[in-house]
This record gives sequence, structure tokens and C-alpha cells, in this order.
Amino acid sequence: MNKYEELANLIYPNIKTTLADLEARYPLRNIDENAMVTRFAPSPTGFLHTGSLFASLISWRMAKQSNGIFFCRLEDTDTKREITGTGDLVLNELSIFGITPDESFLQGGLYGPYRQSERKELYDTVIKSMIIQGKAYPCFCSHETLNDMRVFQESIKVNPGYYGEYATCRRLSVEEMIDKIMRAEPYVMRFKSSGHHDGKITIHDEIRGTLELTENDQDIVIMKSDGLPTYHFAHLVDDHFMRTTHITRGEEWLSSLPIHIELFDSIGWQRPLYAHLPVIMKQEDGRRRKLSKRKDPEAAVSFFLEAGYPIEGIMEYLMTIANSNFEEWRLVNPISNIYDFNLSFDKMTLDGALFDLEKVQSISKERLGAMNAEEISMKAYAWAKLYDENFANLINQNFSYFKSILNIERGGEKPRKDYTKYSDIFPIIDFMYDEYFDKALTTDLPYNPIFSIDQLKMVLNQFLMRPGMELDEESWFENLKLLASEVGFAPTVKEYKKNKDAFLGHIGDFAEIIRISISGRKNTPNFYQIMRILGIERIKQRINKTMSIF
RNA sequence: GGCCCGUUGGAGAAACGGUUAACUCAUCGCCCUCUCAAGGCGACAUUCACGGGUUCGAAUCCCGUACGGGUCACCA
Repeated sequence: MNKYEELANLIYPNIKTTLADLEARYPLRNIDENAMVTRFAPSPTGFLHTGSLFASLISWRMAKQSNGIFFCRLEDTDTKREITGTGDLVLNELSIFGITPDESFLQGGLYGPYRQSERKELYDTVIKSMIIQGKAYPCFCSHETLNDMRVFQESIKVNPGYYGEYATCRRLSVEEMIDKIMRAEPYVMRFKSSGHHDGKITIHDEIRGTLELTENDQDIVIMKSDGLPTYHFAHLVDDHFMRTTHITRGEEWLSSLPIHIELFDSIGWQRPLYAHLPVIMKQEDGRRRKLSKRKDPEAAVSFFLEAGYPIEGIMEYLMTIANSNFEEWRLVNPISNIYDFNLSFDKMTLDGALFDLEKVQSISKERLGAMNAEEISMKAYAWAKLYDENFANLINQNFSYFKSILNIERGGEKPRKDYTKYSDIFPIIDFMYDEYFDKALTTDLPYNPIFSIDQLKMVLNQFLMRPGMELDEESWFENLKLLASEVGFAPTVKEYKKNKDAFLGHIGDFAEIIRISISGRKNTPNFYQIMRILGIERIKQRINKTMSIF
């Protein structure tokens, strides 16, 4: 037994598994040659971030498009920052957006466990073999020592960190290491780097192309003193044994790529392909910065859900920032499923996209406008049940009534686009519910002040005589024009403009008086259809009620 | 500060050595119109952060400067 083996056995006495055992336990995946295996690896520190949704959308699509596998792994090695329960929450939020992994820490899979906290055996096995090969060593330096060293390094203007001559524990003899461990001195495990900081490596990034980066020369920590791996090491072990083909992650990882490359090369494993995704930015005071979980409400996807943005709108927006040619495709395929579009890495933007809420709104409006009445009604109801109880109760009183309201001018080539989000619906249609109409009557009605109360009454009585609700829309309007002209209003605006003095007002004025008296407001969706839904009896009731408060 | 990535209209962005510099959102104007929501048409970068170079020709290639972002942990 050599010295390194002695050290390895001292540190990991219970690890009998070998690298070969693990290779056998996690065989190469049986998938098409070009199929991608991608992953989303959140840490359980909070809610689903908009940037994470973006990253998972891309990872998920890339896998699905290529007939591959998308899985979800929980990176729960930072016990200090962990917020319990948030792992499940993130996965649930993902599923709300239709993103469902093939394997995950909730449903399991053949390449599990999918929680890093349950993969200790794997990390220990790999690290043990690295110790034996002299590629990893224990480091006993305290935080204080490390800190002093950094201060010193900065003072003499050399790169800070644990490398080369500064990697003091690297030079400890194996006997000394064993001795310290026997005396129960706390330690971390470090990777013994053989890189040099003026060496260069060229790497291919699927999005950015060929990159020239400085070699890693740091003896990075791979196992913390609590026995859990750091990100870098977990990435190596997990993505190797989970057989990930494409690492899709935020560009903030770009600078640690040389570490990962060295790790893979050093142990002799095939490097995965990397795609560093743009970060979603936000503009504030003329500066752009990364969306911040703490400062920006829109950083949490729950913000959009609560506000009532449709899932379809959010995902479509994300697709537009993911691939620059998506919008073009959408123009040609207005009703296709957005996932019929083939996402590609080379059409991805390089710098961080500014999160454009106005555009989200425009797209959401488009999506809501394209839904049929049944769909938007169901979805609005689902939203209301979660976020607006009062609204939900009203819908629930008479669902088909609600649906008929939302059906006004819906469908066809150019549907109405009244709503950007589900929360917009109620304020626009509330007058269709009698109690809200009554409420409107308690405030001043917005009649045009040029008309006297007597004129208002005259118009309303005229309308009540022959409301024409049994007619189709066109004839109804003809009838309305006739009614108007009988009492001195011009049947068209044009005629009125030609000779204003000859008329009391025009058809628009005439209709407005009726509209206000029935709805309490100046603006409503298609007037005829609203009245059809209300029915003649309620129209009469409402007009009489309105006149009674003049 | 070191290293890395980036910079095209108010925003997102196309263009991969030769186009009047696409398109979407926003904004503005006109038209349509009983209100609203839509819809139609049009306007909006003499110029691609700046300065040099290469070339018959540069937003596109090279160099420098400026600006913005990322990263330098026993966090991911």
C-alpha cells in the first residue's frame, strides 16, 4: 500500500466502491446519437427566478427537440443558505409553466439520487481515487490564514488565491497530513492543479463559439469541511455520472469554466459541451444590471402569476429573447404551438437581454386575444380562484354567463384585445353584474354636460319604446339611427358635422347616453352584444333605475 | 484592480466583406369608427460606442480607447 492509499483509507475508511463500479452503475444512456441530455440544477434557496425559468425553458426544449432527456437535480450542498421546501416549490412552479423533467428529485430516475445531499457516496468514491492518484489533498489552513494570505497577495499585487507557492498544504508530507488528521484537525479537500496562470486554453462554447481562456492554476476546494462537495466538484461528478451532454447554465459560470475543464481532463473523463446562456437584465436609472431576486419583484416568476399574466404570454416572450428568429417564425405561424419552433444555440443572443415588460404585455394581450371563450374563461377562473376570491365567486355564480361576456367579438381574424392579464378582466366587465352596476349609480354618471336631464330622459324613453333587441346587429343599429333621427339627432357623424346647428347631437351622442345608462360608464365592449347578454328585461330595469336617480 | 464577455434606433434585435441597415414592441401622425378594444396605412438609425488601420468596398476583419456586464469564497 502506498502512502496516498494509506491517506485515502484514513479519510474514507468506509468507501469500498470504485470508479469502475460507478461507471457500471450509471451506464451511458441509450439514446440517439444527436440527442441531448440537459439539466436544470437549482439550489433550494428560494422561489423560481425568472432567469432560471428562462434557462430551464431552453434546456428542456433542447433536450426534447433532439429526443433527449431533461432532468432536474437539486444542488443542496449549501446547508447554510438552504430554505427547506423550496426545492419542491421550484419544481412545482416549473410545472405550472409546462416544463416537466424526465427525471428529478421528486420522481426519481435511473441516474439518481437527484439530490446532491444524497450522493455523498459518489463524491467520496471519486475523491478517494483522486487522493490515491495524488490529485487531491487535505488542506488544514484556517479561514484566518487564508484571509491573511489574500491581504498579503493583494499588497504585493499578485493574483490572490491558493495556488503554486501559496498552496502550503500541498507541500505537506503524507505523514504530516496523516498526523494532522489523526489529531482531528479540521480540513477541506483541495484539487491539485497543474495549470499555469499564463497558459491559455481554447474552449468551444455552443453559444459563444471559440473562446480563449486562462488556464486554471488554483487548488480549489472540492470538498468542504462539512464533507459536502463544492459546486465545481459536484458538477464534475454529477454531470459525468448522470451522463449530461450539454451543460446549459448562466454566463456567470463562464469564468470558472477553466476549473471545470481541468477537472474533467485531469480525471480523464470526456468533457461535456457547454452553452453559457445570457443573463436577463433590468434597466434602472439608465444602468442595466442583472435581475435581482431581492430588489426586483419581477425576478420571481410568482410575480407574473399573481399579476395574472397568462403562462402562454410569458413563455412566448421568453422564446423571443431566447432566439432572435422566433418572432419572424411567429409572424408566419401565428396559431402554431410555440414549441413547434426549433430553438438553436447559434441564434441565441450574447449579451444579456433587457427584460421588457411592455413587450411581455403586448405578447400576453395577443395570446389572450387568440384564446377561445371556453379557454380564457377557464383560465381566468383558475387564476381568480388563487388570487381574487371575489372575482372567482362571481364567475362561479354563473359560468356560462361569464363565458358569454368574454365571448364578445372573440374569434375570427381580428379578435378584440381588451386584456393583457387575467386581472384586467374584472374591472372591464364588472358592470355586467348587477351589484356592480348599482355601485356605479352611486357616483356621478359621465354624461356629456351639454345635455339636460330632460334630454337624457327623452333619449332613454325613445330607446325604451323600440329597443330592437330582437333584431340582428346590423338592423338593430339601423333602428337605433332611426330612433335618434326621430328625436333630433343626426344618424351619422358626417351629417352632423355638415350642419351641427340642425341637430341636438349625433348618433354617437345618442348611443352614449344609452350606454352610460345601462353600464354606468362611457366605454364598454360591443354595445349590442352586451345588451343581448343582459336581455331586454334587465336593460329596462337598469334604464329605469338610472332615470330614477336623475 | 486582474481576467473574461459584450456594445446596431427609446427597448428587444437581423445582417455573418457589397441591401434604400430587416422585423417586433413602444412613440407619433393619418384613416376606419356609435364608445372602447382592435384594425389599416405611414413616420421614426445619412448610420451601426469612439479613434485608427486592412480593403476597390467595413456595422461586418485587425489594433487601441471608452462604456456596460460577469467573475475573482469551505455560495451555487
